[in-house]
Amino acid sequence: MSRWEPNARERLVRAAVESFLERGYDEVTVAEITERAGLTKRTFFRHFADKREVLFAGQDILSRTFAEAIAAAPASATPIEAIAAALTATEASFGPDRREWALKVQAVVADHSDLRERELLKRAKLRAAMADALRARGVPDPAASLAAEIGGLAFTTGFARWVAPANERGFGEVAREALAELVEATAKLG
Amino acid sequence: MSRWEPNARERLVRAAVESFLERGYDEVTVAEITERAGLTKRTFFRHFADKREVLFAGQDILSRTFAEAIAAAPASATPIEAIAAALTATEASFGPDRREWALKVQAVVADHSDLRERELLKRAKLRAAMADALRARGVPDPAASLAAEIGGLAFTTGFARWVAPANERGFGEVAREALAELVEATAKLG
DNA sequence: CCTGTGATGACACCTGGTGCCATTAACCTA
DNA sequence: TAGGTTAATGGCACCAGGTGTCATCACAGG
Repeated sequence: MSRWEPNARERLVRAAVESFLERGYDEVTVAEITERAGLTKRTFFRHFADKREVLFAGQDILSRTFAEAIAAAPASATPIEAIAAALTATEASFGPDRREWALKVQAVVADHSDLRERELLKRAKLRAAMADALRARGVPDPAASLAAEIGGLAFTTGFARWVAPANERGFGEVAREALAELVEATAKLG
Repeated sequence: MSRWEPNARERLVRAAVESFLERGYDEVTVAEITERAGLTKRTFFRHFADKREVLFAGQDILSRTFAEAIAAAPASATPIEAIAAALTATEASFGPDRREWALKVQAVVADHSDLRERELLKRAKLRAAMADALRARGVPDPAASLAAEIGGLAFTTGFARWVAPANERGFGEVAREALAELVEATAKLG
């Protein structure tokens, strides 16, 4: 137990997203977020490197999940199969309970260019993690990089479909579906 | 003719890159750059949206070149062939004279995370431009997105090889080579 | 009881970035 | 030639993000 209110980080995230939804990302100052969370500006920047990061908490865990799942795939699995396994492994991070929250965060990110830029960085790190994990399996370049790009595209497409209003299916399902479509499209390029 | 020293924008870019090379990106303030260029801070931000942008001048032209070349490719060209044509079209923007300058800029960008993040944004815009141009040709998704990803990877790889110390070949050549390798690797994924 | 440790508060400070208005030289028009 | 317009710049005040530094406080362990 600690002497302060616990979960400072989580309180900051919630306070931030709620404030952003109410008044827009750059109408809200860090000082206002911390006031709402019962903390101070200095503490905010101890938990997050900058104002944008508060909207991307947990992305590192996602990258690790991907990398571990790719490493754990059977030795006989092709690069695409390893990526499919990784998409399945992230199912746990995208339960139905998280969908509403993801929608809120996505709404904030979508209408501010600084945040979209940061999102690109996170996606790039995800692709890099995939490519590294594939290379560790013995997949040579450029196949590893290429597979990681396809995996990133499948993830992005899958995520978009998962948070889409009408969707009822799980993330793993839609993401694997997107991956399959990409693999099929591969044949029509050349 | 204008009443002030001409080429303000170019002077700012040169002053910025030289300063960054000498003392590092975040040891140099915008005020110092503008002083070196004989201008003021306020003018800097009229030419560039933020401090990072000064290192990415001309990226929009590159995206347009790509889009136009893809649009101008013969109707019979496959998506990959259209992208190969676009890589060839950018040859003019990457003459031997530009290589030394590109090396300097790349050196600055490479060792600062904010700048690498901005570079990702530029690459993403390039991919988006390619995907849009392909869709305008009637290439359906996800093939258009996939081809754009491959094109982006070919561009990145080609650029890296072009600026590499030992390289003597032109950008178009190494980029098309990278593209060919990617297409070949496509077969080994599934 | 004492000391170390980790998370926070408090405060000063710098710089990136913007809004607003003044200035200046060229250009246009009468 | 005089006067108004326009485009690029200068000057300045101001805000907010981000950092360095030191103080504080509660708990753990000896």
